[in-house]
Amino acid sequence: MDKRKQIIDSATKLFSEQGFENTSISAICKMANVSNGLVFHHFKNKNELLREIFSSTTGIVVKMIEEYEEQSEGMDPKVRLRQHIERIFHQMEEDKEFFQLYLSVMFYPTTRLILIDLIEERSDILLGFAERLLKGVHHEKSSILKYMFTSELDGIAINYIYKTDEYPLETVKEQMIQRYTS
Amino acid sequence: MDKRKQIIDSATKLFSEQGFENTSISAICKMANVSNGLVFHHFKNKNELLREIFSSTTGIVVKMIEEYEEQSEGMDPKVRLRQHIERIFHQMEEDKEFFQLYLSVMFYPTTRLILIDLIEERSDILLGFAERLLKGVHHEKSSILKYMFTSELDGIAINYIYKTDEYPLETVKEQMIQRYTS
Amino acid sequence: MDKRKQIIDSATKLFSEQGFENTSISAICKMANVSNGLVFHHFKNKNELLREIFSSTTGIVVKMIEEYEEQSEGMDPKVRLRQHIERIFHQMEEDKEFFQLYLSVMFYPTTRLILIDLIEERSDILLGFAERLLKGVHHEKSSILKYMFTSELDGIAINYIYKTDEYPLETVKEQMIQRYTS
Amino acid sequence: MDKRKQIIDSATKLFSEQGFENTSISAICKMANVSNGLVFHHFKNKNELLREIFSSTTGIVVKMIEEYEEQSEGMDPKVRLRQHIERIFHQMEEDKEFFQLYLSVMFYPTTRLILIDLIEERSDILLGFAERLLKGVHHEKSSILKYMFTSELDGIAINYIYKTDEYPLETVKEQMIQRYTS
DNA sequence: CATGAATGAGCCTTCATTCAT
DNA sequence: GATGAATGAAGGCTCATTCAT
Repeated sequence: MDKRKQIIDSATKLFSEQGFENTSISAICKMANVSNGLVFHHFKNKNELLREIFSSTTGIVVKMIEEYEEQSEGMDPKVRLRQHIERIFHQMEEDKEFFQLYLSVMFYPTTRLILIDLIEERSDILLGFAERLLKGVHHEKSSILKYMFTSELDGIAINYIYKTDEYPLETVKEQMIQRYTS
Repeated sequence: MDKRKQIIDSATKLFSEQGFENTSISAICKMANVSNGLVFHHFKNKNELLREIFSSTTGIVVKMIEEYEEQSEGMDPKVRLRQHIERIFHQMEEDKEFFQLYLSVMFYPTTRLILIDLIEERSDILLGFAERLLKGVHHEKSSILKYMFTSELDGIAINYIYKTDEYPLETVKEQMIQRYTS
Repeated sequence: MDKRKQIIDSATKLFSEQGFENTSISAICKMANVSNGLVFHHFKNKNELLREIFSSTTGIVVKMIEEYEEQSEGMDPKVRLRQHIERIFHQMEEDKEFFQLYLSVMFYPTTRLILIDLIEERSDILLGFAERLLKGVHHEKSSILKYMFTSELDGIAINYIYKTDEYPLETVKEQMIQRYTS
Repeated sequence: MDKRKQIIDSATKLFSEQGFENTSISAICKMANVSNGLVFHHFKNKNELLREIFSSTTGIVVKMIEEYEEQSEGMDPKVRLRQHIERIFHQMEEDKEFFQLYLSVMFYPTTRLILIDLIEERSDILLGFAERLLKGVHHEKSSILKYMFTSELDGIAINYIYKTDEYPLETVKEQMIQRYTS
């Protein structure tokens, strides 16, 4: 019924599967059962559609972080860190589509340019969150470790998302937990 | 004078700067001072041009690895590992263009598909090399650590390439060395 | 408050500034602070909107002529002619928007076609008026002079409208008065 | 054979008949028996195609003027002026298409903008020529009369081009000759 | 009267690719 | 080897118009 949402859903799916540049407006509309013109009624242009999608996922991420930080207040820092890592890995498996979009769009020159402000905003949020998490366990070192931590997660996500299937996600997760909580 | 090489050079530069999908044959030819038709005289099509570029860089990587393994034979494993890490980080700074192409092409759905066999080939080579390097220090654990090691490098490269300014590459390098050699 | 009038005013302004073909219904509605659909509630289509605008300005012109002829009855023919020329030149300066619309719409193939009956109607009226004015001074010659007189005014208007800065409107006016009243 | 020329010819015809804005690239190509893409191989874009057409007609005009001035050197100024007027009126009848394009494009807001520099260039040339012609007969007054003279011609052309057919071109011509040569 | 979601045709332009020279 | 004219499909986007509310 809500055609705007249908457009967003189809676009999200196709962008993540085929990449932004390789997804035509027509393809999105065909999948969403919607006329071509409607996209431009709801979104200024294709770039803006991408930005809206990206930005709304940032919203979700932020909300998740806030909820988690509230609910885990006062918890043992190590346990918190472990829990967080486990959540992320869990999400990688659940929301593959989301991660795929995120990665393909972040590391492709033109889409990165389109989203640059949103990407930086999100990066800052994630780095900040990582630092707060790590501070409880690693104290001053957290200001440098946050970079390693997030880079590592990006690297793992990318390799996992695209790896045919032999990628040992579970074992890698254990290693990461051990590495950061001991 | 070698027009074939000029085409490859221009294509490499443009692919890495703007991405494969956003680089037209015309743009490449203009930069290479070459007629449009010539590209199709030397390469079957645009995809094949990309494959050739990607595969030739793999050749370079393989050669580097072979030379290094030969020359570092009998060396203390920890020193070797440290040296290797340092070389990679050094390269990240030197050959940004190369890394950028590599990343944008690896993690974008359509280009990944075009290159899938070459990507897997190269991944295997790099994983194998990482395993050999790590084995001297971490023994049996190397078969799992190789995944973390390469993922980590991917993640760091990606974050460094796209965030030059603030990314603390030097400190991250030290952390990595410490992490894997102690 | 009268949205119909707002539409007409915005359309008039935009048509004259950017031309009919380059003015979208949306642009008109945005300027008029009115929804897109409303235009089609008040006017059958875009063409009809143009026709209504054009034809209403003809109405104004006719009324002006009638008033003028009534009020100047019995006046010295030469004085009348001079007065009339002065009025037209005055209007050119005052109602630039009106003239611009009139010219751009008259002499552009498609819009001319849309308005052809209205244009001919107005032309006849203006030619008739010119003839009556000229008859008092030039007698039989007026039936040919009316063509020159109106063509001349069109030519001057066109050159003045589009070249404001340097066009010596005042001097040209004097020349015209002299030419036709002596 | 020469497809570039075919494009120009078709475009000229269609632009003048239907107006620039109402002529699609496809229509031009269909008439020229040429693929759509070819237009953009030869011209940067639709605007540039128009500019090229307009500018080449200016070239023709300039050449005609130069030839005429050379060949009529030393001639009696009045005869020269008469001859010139006759030539212009002759052309109006011969090259209706050319005049129609010229007028529709000059006095339509957007096309005028596209061509503004070329239009001004041509205007200056024509004004200059008119002044030189008039100087022989009207001396100092020529600097103001040139404006009237060109405006008048514009006005006549416009009315003649679009007039259903009852426009008394021949008589108007005689009037003009008389007006400026006596 | 008034809104704005929705349509679908059409437009300008880009681009990989082919081919005669 | 090398050129560049030529093709035709496809893409993003605009826009007049309709219609349910």
